[in-house]
Amino acid sequence: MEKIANQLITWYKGKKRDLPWRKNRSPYRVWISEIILQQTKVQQGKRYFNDFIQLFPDVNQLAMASQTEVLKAWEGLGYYSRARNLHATAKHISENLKGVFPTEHQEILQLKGIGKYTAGAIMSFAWNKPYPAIDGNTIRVITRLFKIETAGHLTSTYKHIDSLIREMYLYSHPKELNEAIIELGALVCTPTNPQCTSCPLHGECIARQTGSIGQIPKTISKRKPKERHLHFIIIKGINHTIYIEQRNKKDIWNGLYTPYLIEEELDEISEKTLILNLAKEGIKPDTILKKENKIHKLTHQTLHIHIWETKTKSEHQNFIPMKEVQNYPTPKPFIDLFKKIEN
DNA sequence: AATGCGGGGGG
DNA sequence: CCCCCAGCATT
Repeated sequence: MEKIANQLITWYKGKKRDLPWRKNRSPYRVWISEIILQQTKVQQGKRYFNDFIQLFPDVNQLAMASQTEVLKAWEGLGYYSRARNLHATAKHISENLKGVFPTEHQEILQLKGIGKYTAGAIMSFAWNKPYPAIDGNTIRVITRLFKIETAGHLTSTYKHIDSLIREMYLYSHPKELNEAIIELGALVCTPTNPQCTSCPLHGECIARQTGSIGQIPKTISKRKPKERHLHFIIIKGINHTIYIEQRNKKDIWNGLYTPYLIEEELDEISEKTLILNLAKEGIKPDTILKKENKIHKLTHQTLHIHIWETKTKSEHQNFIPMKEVQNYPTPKPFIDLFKKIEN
């Protein structure tokens, strides 16, 4: 264990990347970066981190922002509950904790949007406290190193990894060790084509010695995505306005804004159906034109998106000035469309 | 323990 | 096309 820890740390000091969130390890910066990086690659996360910190430099400024502003900063990044929870936690800290980020592991774990991984990351990265930060990288590195053949997502595997890492804290700083393991997983011990020849743990890795790198960690197969058919109607109202609605169900894109939506089981929808639906909102459309079809793939869903366009003289509270549409956070398929509408 | 939640990049 | 990523909340 001592040898492994030493080799990891030495490697890390020489090869670690110069990433923006590593410059100043304040709890706020660690927190924001870790939430952004959940299920997100570093390359993509960088842009969002810098913009986000610029927009909301500290927890109080984040707390004072509106949910729409926070979601706008998150637009295009996905998993929007991360942004909603981030905002809720900022408000909680600002209003109930005098703006001071909690220091106890148990307190941190109770904050919305923070689970075991992120709590461990904050404890170790910000304060060098001995709590493992077990993410996909850590699971991959440790299961290969010790040839752990149980599936990576199991609780028993998690506990096994946790205890092995805690042993290494006897010989290293938790902050550096946690960072080193994750960095190794990202740069060397990658899911496919790991660079074993340049790995600092080349001599210790049991999976490599037994030629089983490819089978570890064990993963589970996933189900095929559900097909959905979404018909969106861009409705332009009087005085350069446009209809938008906020998604508020337990479904994808919760909190974001889209054009008027009708969901059907079928790929095709009749103009009559469109008119009948609009009538329910008291909207009487002019001619409805078909604009564009596209497929948008999510992990668990394949979305068949149909975009229509129409005008109306009817009034409705959901009409906003076209010039303001750029202020509203919208799902990826509509980002470009919203940008064009202002012109 | 299983499921749902986005979007992107690489092989 | 398939993989899976610095995971979490809910059930």
